[in-house]
Amino acid sequence: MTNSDESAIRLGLLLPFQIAQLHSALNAQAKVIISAYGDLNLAQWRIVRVVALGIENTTTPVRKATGIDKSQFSKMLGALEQKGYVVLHPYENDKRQHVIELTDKARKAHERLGPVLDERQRHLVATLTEDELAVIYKSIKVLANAAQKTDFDIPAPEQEEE
Amino acid sequence: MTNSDESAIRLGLLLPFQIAQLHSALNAQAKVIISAYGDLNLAQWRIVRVVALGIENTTTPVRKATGIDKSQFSKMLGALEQKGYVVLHPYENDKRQHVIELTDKARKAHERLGPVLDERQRHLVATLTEDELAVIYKSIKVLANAAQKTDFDIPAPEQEEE
DNA sequence: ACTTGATTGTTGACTTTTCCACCTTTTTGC
DNA sequence: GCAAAAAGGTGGAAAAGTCAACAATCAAGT
Repeated sequence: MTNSDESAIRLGLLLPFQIAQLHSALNAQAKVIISAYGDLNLAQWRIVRVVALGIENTTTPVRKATGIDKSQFSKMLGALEQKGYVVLHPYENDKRQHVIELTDKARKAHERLGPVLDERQRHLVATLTEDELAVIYKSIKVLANAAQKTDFDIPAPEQEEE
Repeated sequence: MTNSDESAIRLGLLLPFQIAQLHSALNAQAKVIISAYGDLNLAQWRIVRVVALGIENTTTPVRKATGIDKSQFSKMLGALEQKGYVVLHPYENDKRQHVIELTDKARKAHERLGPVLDERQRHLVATLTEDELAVIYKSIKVLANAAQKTDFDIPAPEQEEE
């Protein structure tokens, strides 16, 4: 961080890197908080939260809302069931899916943890203004979109197409 | 994304989540680009880059500049050495550390990949204004800092100290 | 109704990442 | 100087994530 000749370029270069760092820090923070409350990991907690908030309660929508890979989602859901956090019922409208029902255990966990995470969120955004937050949300969208492109002009040493 | 009653809260709640998603997208993008050029992964590339740019060349500073966990750093460095990208020399000032020297192979890889990643960066920030970028950088710093706090008021159910 | 193609979820192998306990070197306090 | 403490590095184990194949289900067109 000492020598900074081409600061503009360097800053540009560091954007994904800084986001990675930020993500890592946020992740670690969430992990500490969540694991202090029980035996759920991040992914499992997200599933519980989405259902507890009444956003979704069937597998595919929950999976998409949480952004978890379907393979891992299946495993996490299995773990949640085994630990007694959820009960899975058949879903009549689509028999491939399941309806996820939270148990008391899950609801209690959510009631305890929810407020703590809410406070964490408040703490996170506390020093940002609404305008800044708006910029951030917009930028995240834009960047996520720009991150889709993978075919930059590649001199292609020995690369073949798929 | 459909039902959005308490949008403000929900948005606040989703910040770490959205950052996680963005990070995931950026990561995937970088992975595709980098792996199209050779056998380096992200972490390894970052090490090479930091050294190639002349920012640092001893282990601990490089590790901190790249933000890689020390355990993984050790393994990545070992891999780099084995693949012939770096040569490790003893560091006289502190014999726990090493001096990292790049080989021609690493320098060539950096010369080829650098420009492509530069273009990627330009592509990423292309749709953002300078003001927005400034807000982003500032916010990342602020958020990363806020992410350090892990001791939120925890009612501590049946948690014991270790 | 039947068939084809697309979704969804599950599973198991595999890779990658993260965590942790240990060892060496360096630094600090006496 | 020497012992204790701190920091760096290493390697193994565990967790998380990825990938590909498969079975069940649904949607659509014939």
